[in-house]
Amino acid sequence: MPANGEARARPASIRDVARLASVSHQTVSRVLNEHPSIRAETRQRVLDAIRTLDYRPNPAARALASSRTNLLGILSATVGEYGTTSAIVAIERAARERGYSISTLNLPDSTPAAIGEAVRLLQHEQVDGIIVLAPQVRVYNVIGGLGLTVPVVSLQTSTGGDAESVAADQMLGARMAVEHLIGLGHSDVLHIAGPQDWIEAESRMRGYLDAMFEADLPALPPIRGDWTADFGHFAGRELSARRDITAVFAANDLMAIGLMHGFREAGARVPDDVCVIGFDDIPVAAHIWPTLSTVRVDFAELGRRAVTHLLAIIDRQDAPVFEMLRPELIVRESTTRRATRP
Amino acid sequence: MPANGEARARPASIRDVARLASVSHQTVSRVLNEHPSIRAETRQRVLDAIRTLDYRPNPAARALASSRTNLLGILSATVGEYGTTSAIVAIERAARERGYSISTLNLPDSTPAAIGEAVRLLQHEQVDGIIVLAPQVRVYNVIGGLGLTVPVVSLQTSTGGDAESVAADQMLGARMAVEHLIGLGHSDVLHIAGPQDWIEAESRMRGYLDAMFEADLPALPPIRGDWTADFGHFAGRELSARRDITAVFAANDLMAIGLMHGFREAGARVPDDVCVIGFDDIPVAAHIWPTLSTVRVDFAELGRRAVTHLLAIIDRQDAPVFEMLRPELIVRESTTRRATRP
DNA sequence: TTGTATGCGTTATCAA
DNA sequence: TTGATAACGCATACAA
Repeated sequence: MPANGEARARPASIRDVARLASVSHQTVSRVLNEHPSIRAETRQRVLDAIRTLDYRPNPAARALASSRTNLLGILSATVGEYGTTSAIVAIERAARERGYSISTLNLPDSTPAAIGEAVRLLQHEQVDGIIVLAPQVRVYNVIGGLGLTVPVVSLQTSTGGDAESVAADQMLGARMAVEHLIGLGHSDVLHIAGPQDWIEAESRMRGYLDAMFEADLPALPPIRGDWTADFGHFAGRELSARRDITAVFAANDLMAIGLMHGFREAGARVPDDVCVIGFDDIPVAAHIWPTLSTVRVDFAELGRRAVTHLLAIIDRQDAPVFEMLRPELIVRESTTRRATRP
Repeated sequence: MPANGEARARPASIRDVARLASVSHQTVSRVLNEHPSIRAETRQRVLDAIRTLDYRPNPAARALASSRTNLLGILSATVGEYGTTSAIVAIERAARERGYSISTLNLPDSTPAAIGEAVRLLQHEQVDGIIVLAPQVRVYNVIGGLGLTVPVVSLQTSTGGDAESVAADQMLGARMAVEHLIGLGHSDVLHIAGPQDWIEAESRMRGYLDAMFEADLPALPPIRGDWTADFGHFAGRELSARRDITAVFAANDLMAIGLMHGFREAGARVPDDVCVIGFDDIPVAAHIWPTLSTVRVDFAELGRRAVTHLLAIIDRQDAPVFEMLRPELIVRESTTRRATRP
């Protein structure tokens, strides 16, 4: 402890390394940045010096000189949602594995002013790229109108179209859910949708409409919810009076769970009187009663893809083209067979 | 658009501001850093120039010169847990409001090596301070043994003792839960605990033990779980055979929900045969069936306090002394009165 | 293959 | 109260 106590007064700089390796600091810089023309032996000497000094380049100095920060920004809304959280964790890990840090910024609200300010902040931090997890149409509109120079990749924008996004085929997922209900003999299927302006809400609703249309069944006007279990609860109580419905596809599990609560309170039995299917497969879905049939999307994989895509753009390589992630239907007892109509 | 199109080629620097205000860049720096000795009129001129140029100091340059980054690191484990997520969102907002950015780092595992490496990474990013949300004893042991120079504040360490932590009184919360059961006439209360090494698990278990002791009731040996609903499910099936238990206090809601699932499968009715109470008040708790009595902790407030505390340390001011946050008991139908023993 | 000189945008030190 | 001038640690020409 008394020995080399001075060594940790100030972290080693590139010049310390250079001195120890008997080269110029420039050569050290070359080794650091994997410059091709450097003699193997020199390189090794430098590497040894780096190791003995436990040298790590100062990111601030590097950023200042190169105007690259190795920093990725995450612009998010609605953290706390199961999918978003899973994606963020995965993004962080994937980024760190590739030598990037993460700066998170959660939108206080989705007004254009707040969105603009958020992007400005991230840009001001000189992030090398931004991953957007704020699946509202207006967010993308605002960002698109900002004329940004930093690369932006988004999760879950409109299915297809935009090249700079990775997505799961939520429309397909919704279709799978509704077709499952139809296959069980249901013809009167209602949809509790997510709020307007939400891309995922639109995709899932679209899937519902398509499935009904193709089965030649009348699509009921969807009810707009707000993703919360509280809304589902409210809707369930209201809907229990309507005897024309035998099944409901809720746009997410929370609303589905609230819905079942509302039905229960009103005396409607699930799944005997009405079947419910959700979306997301949140961790409790398998354990509540009635257990909840739902659609699972691998948000973590989506996050990893976003990182891969973004780094490719940053490094000006060809970004890999990902197919849309395929959701998985999870069938549990909340949906049961029913006699088809006469 | 053609006018001053060149202005956005490169962000304005401190020298641009100086030129426009007809002062030296040094004077601008003084204004920026609220140096006392500066003439009001000069100051105003500089401020105007800053505004017209939309100047923002370059954080990398600032960090390089001052070795302060205005960056806070969040070292976390178990993101995805409801409490952790709430806290992180609140921390981020509070930090941004005070001009700090957030760098998140989620531990891949809690081996000493991983913890050390994580702290090293954060330190290397030159964070001005670290907030730790990884409530395992060993994490704090490792960090404590690292001899860090950066200020560290942690959420939920051992109740009391450590000055550099903010905490909720989870022991009290657990007591409230168990005392509620006892007050309902239960004398055979089992505890499903969290995993060993988890501070929160210990606090909640301690609360259980204390409550039972003070009520002069025999404490049953707690069962160690892993926080997951799956474990609760497993435990419920096993326990349903034991007819000596009339109530269970689960260390978190997920295990409680899984537990009810297991009981249900085994034919034990909740709350008629056995009462269940949880901890956390996750969003679905109010909507599942049977609804879940539980204990609510304001993790967001805890996060805000951590930021306040950490910034005080960084600025070398007196850190405010927070009392432990008081949890709130949420009573729902999963717990009901029971005839007291003869 | 290696080294020298210069600049990145700030803060800090010293004079005036 | 202000202004030169020198760091801060690195990358990037350019030269050798």
